[in-house]
Amino acid sequence: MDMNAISSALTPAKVPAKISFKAQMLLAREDAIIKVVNQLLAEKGFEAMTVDEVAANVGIAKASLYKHFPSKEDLAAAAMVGVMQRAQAFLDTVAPDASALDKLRTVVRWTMGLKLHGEMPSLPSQNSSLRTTLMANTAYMDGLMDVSDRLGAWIEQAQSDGAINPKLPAIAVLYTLYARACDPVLEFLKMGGLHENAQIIELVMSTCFEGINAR
Amino acid sequence: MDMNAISSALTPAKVPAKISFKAQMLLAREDAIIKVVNQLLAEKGFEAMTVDEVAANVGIAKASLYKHFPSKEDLAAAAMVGVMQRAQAFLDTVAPDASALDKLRTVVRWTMGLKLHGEMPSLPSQNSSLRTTLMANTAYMDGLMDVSDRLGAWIEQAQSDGAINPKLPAIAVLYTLYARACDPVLEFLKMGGLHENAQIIELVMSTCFEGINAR
DNA sequence: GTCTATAATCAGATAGAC
DNA sequence: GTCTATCTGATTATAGAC
Repeated sequence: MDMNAISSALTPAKVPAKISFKAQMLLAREDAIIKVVNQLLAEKGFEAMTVDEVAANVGIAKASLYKHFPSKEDLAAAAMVGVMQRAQAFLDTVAPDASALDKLRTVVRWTMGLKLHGEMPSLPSQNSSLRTTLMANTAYMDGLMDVSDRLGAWIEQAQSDGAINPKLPAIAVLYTLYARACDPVLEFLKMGGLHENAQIIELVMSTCFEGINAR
Repeated sequence: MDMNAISSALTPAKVPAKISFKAQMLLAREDAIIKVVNQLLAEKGFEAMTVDEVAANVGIAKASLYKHFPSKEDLAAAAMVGVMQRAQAFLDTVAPDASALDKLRTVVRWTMGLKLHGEMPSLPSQNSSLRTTLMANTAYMDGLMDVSDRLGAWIEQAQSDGAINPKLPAIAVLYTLYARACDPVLEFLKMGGLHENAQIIELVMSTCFEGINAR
């Protein structure tokens, strides 16, 4: 089957058709892989997820998987890059006219929604092999830094607005917000079955921003 | 070496010396095992901890370990029983005249201190084999329920005192407090190296009770 | 690039002597 | 109960044909 002839007929001549078409197939396949990895990471975590499982869910052989990603760690890293890209895209959509505090609230709500919908990968916070791979992944690190910079700017703005406690170091606030994306309270409340997802999110939003003390 | 003769000479006759002595040795050995398990669980988590490691750190053969505990899960469960016992003992020492809110604050501070000192086992919140073992362990479950009941009573008291937000379900408050014992914010701030343990604890105490909003 | 089949390794658990 | 030596199974990773 001459894919080159087909794609040549459909593609402007100045774009190298063959390469573009194959690259598209490659990326589509890799997107499918990452989607499965993302879901399994959210469901079971890094260690419990097996490469056999990933291959089976994608519907390809394990050896083929290793042609795309050289290790299990790289699979997880690719999923995290995807999450960072989604986060960056979401930050772009946050209403620019809202207050800094509202922007932050919007983002935290979004991350908790992802978590409750099983789309937030949960990595062990202290796996050294995975950490090494992640820190060596420039796409991930660049994304993380970009997200952190933008959130950090909003945090400082909210502090000078008098909306966020200025006595808290901005970095502590940032970590506190990040931690909502993997907060076990979300799963526990969900397991309890007494609350809808939307209620759970508002409860944790309240404890996060207003605290548990009465006001 | 006739341990029986030695212990007979040192022990009142009406107490079955041989059994008592052997039982003491057994318990002492098991305490040593649990201590190592506790430390490794705090350091690396359940999945990263290996039974070989436990045996090596205790200084006994792995087969001997399995004479005391039938599985890796039971090792972790024993460590958690120990934590529950420590928690119960600590609850007994909390000043009974303090306000319910102050009691809760004291307990949360204590758990975060344990975590920062590497004495708080960190279990994956969703490992099914471990969960099953834990839920089947009556010593653990009884301890957990006792602790939860006592904290729950303080939470409700604090709410009727007007100290804790009465709109929050008590169970959500309980989970929120429990979650401080495994809060990744603690490790991240510690890794940053900018704050002392005591400062880190007060920061997280503040975000937990007062929230990140300005007051 | 995809597959089947297989290596290589590691970790939980056990056998059997003492 | 403790040890050495071993089993068993699961899992990451690769070889080699197509």
